[in-house]
Amino acid sequence: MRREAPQPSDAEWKVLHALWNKHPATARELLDRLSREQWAYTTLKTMLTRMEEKGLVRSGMQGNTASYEPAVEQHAAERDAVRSLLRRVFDGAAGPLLAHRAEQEELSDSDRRALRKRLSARPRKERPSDR
Amino acid sequence: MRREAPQPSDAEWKVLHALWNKHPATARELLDRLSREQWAYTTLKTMLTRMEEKGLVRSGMQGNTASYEPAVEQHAAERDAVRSLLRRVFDGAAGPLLAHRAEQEELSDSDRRALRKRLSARPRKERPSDR
DNA sequence: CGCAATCTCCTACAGTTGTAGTAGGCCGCA
DNA sequence: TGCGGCCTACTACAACTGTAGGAGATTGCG
Repeated sequence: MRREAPQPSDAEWKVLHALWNKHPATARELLDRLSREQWAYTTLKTMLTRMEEKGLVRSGMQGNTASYEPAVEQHAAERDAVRSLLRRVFDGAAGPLLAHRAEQEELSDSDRRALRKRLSARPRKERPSDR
Repeated sequence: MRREAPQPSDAEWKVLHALWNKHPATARELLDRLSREQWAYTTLKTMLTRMEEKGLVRSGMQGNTASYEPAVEQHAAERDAVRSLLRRVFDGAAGPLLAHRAEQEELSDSDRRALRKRLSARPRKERPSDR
């Protein structure tokens, strides 16, 4: 399975979200979608360049303008991020993390329902291709 | 309520874990506990100094040797870390994170049981002091 | 007492991240 | 055909991180 791209930084996550949302997209378009960030155009371009070097996005020239698209799948990136948190903060134990969430107020009723359902479905433990 | 200390870096989490485990502790003791990291003594000292500046640990001189103890509560630090992940990766939605975990193999049966229990107990809790 | 082992404090340095400016190329319109 | 705009490429720079070496103070041991 593909070597995972390095963890995106904070700002990179924002760009990725904007890209996953709709792609391909030009830097200008992304800048709009990310207008709340108040980034200079060149700031975004710099990030896109670095992200491409890291393998987080891909780009192609359309005339004299580059258009970008994500090079990592959202679900996979999220999974990696959660794993990495788990490792660094909880030393890999999933239980505590869930407890943290479950004990907070952030869960909606539907979240609860969905989760409950998932928990009952005995998970076929398989992810041999991982790591 | 207290201004939260900044997010610990990767290496800082390791130090914190070692400290939470047992404290106060000297740099030398910590170095032992963290022997798997293969850090030079001064490396650890540098980190401890920076961590103290950031308010992650506190220190006091014991003769000519500093002894350290955590300045942040473990549970709170974990909570902040999870929140921060939630914000950056899932834009604050708790559901997806839980789903990620629940769909993976990392949960033990007891984790599942515990979680299920928590879910049923509608938590009407309060955390008014939180931001 | 004198030395080796320890400590602390300060300095260094490369890589990453956030942020952005400048220079020079291209393109459509007056 | 020249100009205003927009685009790309390159450069800059400070803060934070990971890592560690050197100088000088201390101290227990022989």
